[in-house]
Amino acid sequence: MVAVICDVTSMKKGEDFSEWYNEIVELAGLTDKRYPVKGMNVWTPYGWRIMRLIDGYIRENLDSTGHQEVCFPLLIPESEFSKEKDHIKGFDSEVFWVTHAGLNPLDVRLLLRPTSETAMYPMFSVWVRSHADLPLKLYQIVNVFRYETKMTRAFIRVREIHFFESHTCHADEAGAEEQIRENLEILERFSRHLCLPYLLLKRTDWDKFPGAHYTIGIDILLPSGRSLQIGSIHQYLENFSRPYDIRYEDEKGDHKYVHQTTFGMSERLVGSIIAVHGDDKGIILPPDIAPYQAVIVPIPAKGSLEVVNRESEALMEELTRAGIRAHIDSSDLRPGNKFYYWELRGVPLRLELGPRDIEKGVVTAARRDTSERVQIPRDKVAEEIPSILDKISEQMFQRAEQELGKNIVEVGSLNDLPDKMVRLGWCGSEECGREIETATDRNILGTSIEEKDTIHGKKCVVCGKEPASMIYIAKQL
RNA sequence: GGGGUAGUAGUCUAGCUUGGUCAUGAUUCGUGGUUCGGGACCACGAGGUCGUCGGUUCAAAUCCGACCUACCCCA
Repeated sequence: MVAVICDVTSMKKGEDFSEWYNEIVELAGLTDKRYPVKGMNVWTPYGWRIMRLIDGYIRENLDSTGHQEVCFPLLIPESEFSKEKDHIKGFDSEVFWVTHAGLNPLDVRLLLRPTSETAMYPMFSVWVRSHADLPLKLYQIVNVFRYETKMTRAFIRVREIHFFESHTCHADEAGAEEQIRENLEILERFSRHLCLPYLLLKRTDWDKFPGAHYTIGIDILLPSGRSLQIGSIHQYLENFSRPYDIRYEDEKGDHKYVHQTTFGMSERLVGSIIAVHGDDKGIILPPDIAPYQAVIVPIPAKGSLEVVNRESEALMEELTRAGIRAHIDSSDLRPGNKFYYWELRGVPLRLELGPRDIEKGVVTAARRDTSERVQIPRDKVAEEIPSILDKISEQMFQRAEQELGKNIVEVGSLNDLPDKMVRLGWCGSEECGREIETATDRNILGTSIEEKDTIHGKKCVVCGKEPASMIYIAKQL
């Protein structure tokens, strides 16, 4: 693929986030939106590489906690899909149907999975026989299909969604609850690699996943002040195991329904990283998921062409040996042009190597996140660069965390709400909840499960009663 | 769900009002050369089903209709 030269000065993240985002996903080489089906974009090599690195951390975290990867078929028969009433009600307006095979209509229509409960659970019913089969902890990384009617947006609202979903079965509710705690630990570790701080908010009953007993939403905040759900964790209890007949025989010989959980996150993670970390120059990639962690830009000059090339190759080799994903940009462009190009694509560290560096025995390193430039002694490169990458990762996370904190405010009434996420008291009744949503034109995201928000001395913003909890509301993207 | 605007080379764009002549320019791409510490320059060359399908007409990028796609506004 050829280099994209572009006028980066036109992109102002602060002025028009939406426009900036649309432009940058393509300019940075993450996706091609020209595919002629609405909401279905092409993952271009650079973007797909990022997604695969993210998937790698998912696999690492799930494998190491006793999950096993599977891959279920894409098509689900209508008869299986319709077994859980709430679930089908929640999804049937947005599924794609396969109604024909060749020229003939199908007797039983097939649907493209919008999520895989109804594909997996008929098999779980066969696989789970005894308490020795539990817990059953499976996951898959696949694409799911949802017919979005609203305006689509790369990575954030698409009709073909790349995501992972873990599905677990347990002997009882306590086992399922334990799984949810483990999921939260996995999420915590995982988010560090992505430098992506998040909120855990337990959804209201009327906003939970179709078929779930409860849902924990994993939300982030976009620069526009809107919230974005990047994943969710669900407690199903026996809501699916009953209709799908997933039972086991316990030690006493009794037959019991399993308790189930799911945990899923999608390609919205890519969108979130772009949105949270990007700037007017382009995207900024967390080192752990950057296809290239360092890019070497040789600065040739008349007479020193060969030395510079030789030194660049040597540096490249050394970095690779040190376990760093490095790349030499030996294209025919001038150095300044390469700087802009790699900044657009978010490479965490740029290493400049020219006659002056070679003479002094150094490499000039420029950080993408802070624009800071330092000289690293040539013989210390292999030990210093990994620690600089670690520092970048750490600081990217911290900056994002501070930004998130600054954009959550507590209020005592519904008047003059700022364009931020808002925390307020709520008595817990659906009536007051709906009133809050209507009056503010925002969604209730739920109650925080992380911190113990103090409710002492607070009131429900609608009815004035003692609040049952503090809730978070925002305009949802 | 309701309404609106747009679609011309890989990208951006002129032309459309008032149908007809070589579809404009920049960028990009290719070749050769001079260059290279923040977007180089010169020379030559390449690139188009004017979104798709249909209609009106002697004649359609231009007028009409439907569809597709993108974007905007409202619920």
